[in-house]
Amino acid sequence: MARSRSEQAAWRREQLLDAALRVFADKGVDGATVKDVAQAAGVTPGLLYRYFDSKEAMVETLLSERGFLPRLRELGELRHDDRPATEVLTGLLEAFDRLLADNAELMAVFFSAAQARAPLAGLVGQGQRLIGDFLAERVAAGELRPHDTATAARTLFAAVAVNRRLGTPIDVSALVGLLFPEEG
Amino acid sequence: MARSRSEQAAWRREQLLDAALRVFADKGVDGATVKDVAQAAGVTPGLLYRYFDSKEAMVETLLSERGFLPRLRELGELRHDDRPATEVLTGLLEAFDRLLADNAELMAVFFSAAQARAPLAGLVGQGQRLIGDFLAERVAAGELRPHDTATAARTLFAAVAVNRRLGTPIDVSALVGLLFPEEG
Amino acid sequence: MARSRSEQAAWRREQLLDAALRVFADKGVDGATVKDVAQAAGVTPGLLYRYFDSKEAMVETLLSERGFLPRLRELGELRHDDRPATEVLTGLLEAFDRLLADNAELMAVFFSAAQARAPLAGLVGQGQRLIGDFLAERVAAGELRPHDTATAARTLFAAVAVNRRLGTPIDVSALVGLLFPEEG
Amino acid sequence: MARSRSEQAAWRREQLLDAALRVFADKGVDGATVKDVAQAAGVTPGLLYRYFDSKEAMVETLLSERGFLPRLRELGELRHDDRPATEVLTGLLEAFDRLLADNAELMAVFFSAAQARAPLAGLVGQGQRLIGDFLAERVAAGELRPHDTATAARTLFAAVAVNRRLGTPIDVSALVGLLFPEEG
DNA sequence: CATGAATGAGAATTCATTCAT
DNA sequence: TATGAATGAATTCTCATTCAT
Repeated sequence: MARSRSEQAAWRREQLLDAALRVFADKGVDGATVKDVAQAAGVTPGLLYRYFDSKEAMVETLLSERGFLPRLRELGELRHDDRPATEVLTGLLEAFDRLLADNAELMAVFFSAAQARAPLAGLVGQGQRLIGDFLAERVAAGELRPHDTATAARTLFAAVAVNRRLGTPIDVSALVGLLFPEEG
Repeated sequence: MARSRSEQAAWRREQLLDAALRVFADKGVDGATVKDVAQAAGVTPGLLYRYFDSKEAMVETLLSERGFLPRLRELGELRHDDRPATEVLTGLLEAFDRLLADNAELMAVFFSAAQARAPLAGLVGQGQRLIGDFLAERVAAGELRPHDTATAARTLFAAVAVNRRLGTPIDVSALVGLLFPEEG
Repeated sequence: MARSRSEQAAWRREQLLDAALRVFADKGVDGATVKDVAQAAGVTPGLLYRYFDSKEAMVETLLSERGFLPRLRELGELRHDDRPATEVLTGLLEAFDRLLADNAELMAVFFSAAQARAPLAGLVGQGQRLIGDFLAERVAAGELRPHDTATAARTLFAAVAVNRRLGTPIDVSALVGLLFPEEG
Repeated sequence: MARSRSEQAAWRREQLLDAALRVFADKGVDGATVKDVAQAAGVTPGLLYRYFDSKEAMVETLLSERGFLPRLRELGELRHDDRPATEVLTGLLEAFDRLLADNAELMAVFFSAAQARAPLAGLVGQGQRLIGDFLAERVAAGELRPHDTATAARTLFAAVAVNRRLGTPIDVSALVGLLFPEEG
């Protein structure tokens, strides 16, 4: 059952990224040492440099390859639906909440790495736009009452994100019911 | 205009904390060096150790002496009012938003320092409780429609905080109008 | 002629201890810097920390691994003999003198390191006991005149040790002849 | 009862030397900081530099001004006596032992300071000569049996010094009785 | 592929010393 | 005289990175 050369290499690369993600999330990028990552992966520090150019390159790789912007975009494509707006919205927010939960460690890296600020803002912007567009659509369709859809999107998104980050996840149905009581 | 010895010492201490706050917010606690702080303060690194035992002690001092929990609590005491609920709520949230804006750098330290997680959670909890209590009061008084006041508080608080943190402050009136359209 | 990895590591460790012993003996433990030791060993200071946890750990290692108490104890076992007492005594003291000569640098460390005081006292006590027991034995056997064997042991031991330490080694035969003129 | 200017200065100088002696003996010259000395004297570090040029100068001053070579020399002058040799010898050694006891701290400095080696050797040499001369005199006078007076002097001196230094002072009468049993 | 010895740059911290007050 | 703020040079120690094996 020997892995082929390139399979082995790919596997090792992922294993190192896994370890890095865990360690960076735990100690912060600056607080973690290359040795910490190597130990977490069960290898020696030198090996990391066969797979990555530098510690910083590891962070960048994590941010680009493990970023969940792609999965966030996928969510956006599922929104055209004939189900009631509040139902779709609840589904969207729940999926988003799950996405954050699944990527808690990556979020921690986003928050700790100085260079990670920009991607984070991009992520949030993307999420807000997604939800904002959906709300505007359904307002236009007369299904939702007219309201400040941009502010609503930012609010919904923030409520889910902050509480997930703080380890106190919010009840999404209650949240949607709060903003759109009539439609519940 | 010579400062007395003890005045000078107190002034220098504050100056060093100012510099530390700026630098830590900019580079993260781990990313910033003692030399960075000293340079920002225009002194040599050794001097920091006349005023603080260690770099870590500087962080702790910032968190305890410059924390804004006290100011947050003051806000809570202003809430009993005969003005309409939405007006009071808007005022509260705006004051809170301003508080965060005034302490943007400290917030950054809160987010970067590992040891700062707990205080941050406390801060958020405090803010949510403050707003939740107010909403419950006004619902009980029949002024606001019955709703999930805890979720509402978490939502309002999160919306203000996240957007301030991301540098995209939210329009508080619009936010309040979103949750309480009828009362506007 | 390449050394294997682990051979090289063991060799390097000893080499570093050698260098440390020389440097500590020369400048005193507090007076010597880690850089001094590294330079004496022809390596960079960082390397020392692959082999020892701290400068203090180096001193402790020297004291425990290079201590000559074991060799002193061996001497004690050689004393049961059918040769004349003064001959055996001379042999013992000469062996002891050689031991001190061989370990002059370690002695210097013993004298300079604060934490080394206790082991030093132990060493001296051990040597005095060794000689005292031997003298008592031979007095009991009627070979040596009755005398204060404990004081004699302390005296002989001190005479050898002090003069070796001061770089003016004493003539052991003359020393023994001084205390036991009749038996010569 | 105010002290005059120069009296005050002289007093302070001595006080600082006292403190330095205590601290250096305790922690070793290298291990003690100027701040340590200042604290022990109840003043601030800056003041030391009004009285001494440097930390090293303090050590040198201690060694030269507080050295007990002068008192040792005085002992030498008391030796011409018409009392029996062993009695005089016992008196001399006891005086010497007391001298060492009185100057235990200075001895510690002698042993710890690198630069202090030479004075120490001088001190020992002086003591040995003193006793050696006395012994030779009394041998010449036919009072003591002919023997290796130089070795005897070194032995007597070493026995007293080492045991005093180790905190296990020797019984001087027993010591003299050991070398000159017939004369006791 | 994998190791771990070795380096060099720099981190936090200490401390003798100076100097304005 | 005495203080203590301030400095600058070291000191101990860490760590990302390289490289021979």
